[in-house]
Amino acid sequence: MAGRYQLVRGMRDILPDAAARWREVETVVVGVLRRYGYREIRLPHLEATELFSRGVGEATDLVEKEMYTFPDRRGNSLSLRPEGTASCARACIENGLLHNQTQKLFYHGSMFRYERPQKGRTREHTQIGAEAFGLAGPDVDAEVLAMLGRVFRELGLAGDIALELNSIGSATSRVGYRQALLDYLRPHEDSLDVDSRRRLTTNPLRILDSKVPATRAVVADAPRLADFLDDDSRAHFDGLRRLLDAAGMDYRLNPHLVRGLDYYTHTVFEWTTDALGAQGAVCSGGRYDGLVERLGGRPTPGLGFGMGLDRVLLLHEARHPRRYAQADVYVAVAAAEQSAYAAALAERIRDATPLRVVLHTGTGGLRSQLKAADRSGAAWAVIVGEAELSENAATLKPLRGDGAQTTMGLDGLMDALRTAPVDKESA
RNA sequence: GUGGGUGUAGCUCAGUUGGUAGAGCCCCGGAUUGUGGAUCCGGUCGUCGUGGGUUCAAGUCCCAUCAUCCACCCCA
Repeated sequence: MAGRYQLVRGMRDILPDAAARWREVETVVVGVLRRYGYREIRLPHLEATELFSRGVGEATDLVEKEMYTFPDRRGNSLSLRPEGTASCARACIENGLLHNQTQKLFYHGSMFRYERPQKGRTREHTQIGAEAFGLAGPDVDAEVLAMLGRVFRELGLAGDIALELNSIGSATSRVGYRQALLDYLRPHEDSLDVDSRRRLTTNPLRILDSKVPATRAVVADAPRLADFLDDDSRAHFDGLRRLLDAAGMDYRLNPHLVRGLDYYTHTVFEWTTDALGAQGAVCSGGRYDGLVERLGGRPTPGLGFGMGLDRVLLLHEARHPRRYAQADVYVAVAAAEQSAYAAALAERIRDATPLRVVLHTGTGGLRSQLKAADRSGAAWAVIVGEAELSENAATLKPLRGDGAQTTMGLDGLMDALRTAPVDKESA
């Protein structure tokens, strides 16, 4: 196709019908976070590459092979952010937000990962993430999970998503476990798949997460991380579970749940669905008590999550099929002589109500205007013609249901529209 | 990064052994000169993903390439 440009691989356009759904979902999610006292922070898409190699971990797949990394004009290595936690921690440290205070923050925006695209896995994707800094106890962990439970409930997706939970303990307790796991796996090396054999030297804990049946069989009898947790780690996790049980939260303990990012400690969790094939992780996170220190701040406990909105949207679309209206009111005008009157009327409705008012513009008779009104999804058409103009009136025609149209004075019209239910999307 | 499937109208798709590109939906107009949704009638819409090759002739066969989907990998 000469002369036509194509979307860059892995990017995506979000067209108006989809964007309406995005806005609805984002409004719900952000609304819940705000109701828990989380405040918005806006962070750059571009950071020094070192922020991620140090924060997320040099040996992680994310940093090793999935970042968009390039030199700027001075030769400094920059990367498009592949996740939000490192940036958020950096911004907090740099601006003194963690100085003798705690923070509950959320952010929203694009993340970039150079992966092979699939449905639910594009190279640019959108996350809403939240981070709580400076709070060490399991009460915050429990509240974050309750908050996410509410998010999915209010999205009408509670039945599609399940919570998995694990503790990977403190960094020191993991050292002992790592050795025990290696001692167990080494004699079984021949039974492991190729990737898992490689991980014996890079990141043995990840082997627990393997999907290869033969590897799973070996892993089934492996020593359990839970048995190697130190007292503090165990107390934290037990405390969290008591709080979750008291709150009646549904969750599944998954001793094999580990994280691909190095900064996690203690609590890790993942909200998953089986409706998206291999892209089952919809929201995941955990505690990262060492991250702030690793990035040059004072030792500060932290906890957070990232929610993959693209995947949430796929679920939402499947679960709640719906058309999104362009307008609530569509103003149709019979002839050019009434167009100034119609325009003034449309403005008056906008003054009096929060409704989306589309004034018919362009060509077309009343018939095609009402057709357009119907297509816009509007609940009402307001019709003005010679008769209405001469009486300083308008005809209000309900487009949904069986109501009859009535011609009325403008005060009556405003009253009728003011008491109208407002579409979710126009709110 | 590895393996496989699929690319034909804005969308969903047909297209036989190679022989002048089709349907439905959508959109526009009309039946109804001031009234939508249902029905009927008419109309617009294509570098057959792209580039090369074979052939008298390619949507169809071959090669390459790009995109997309599925699995792996990884993650949200």
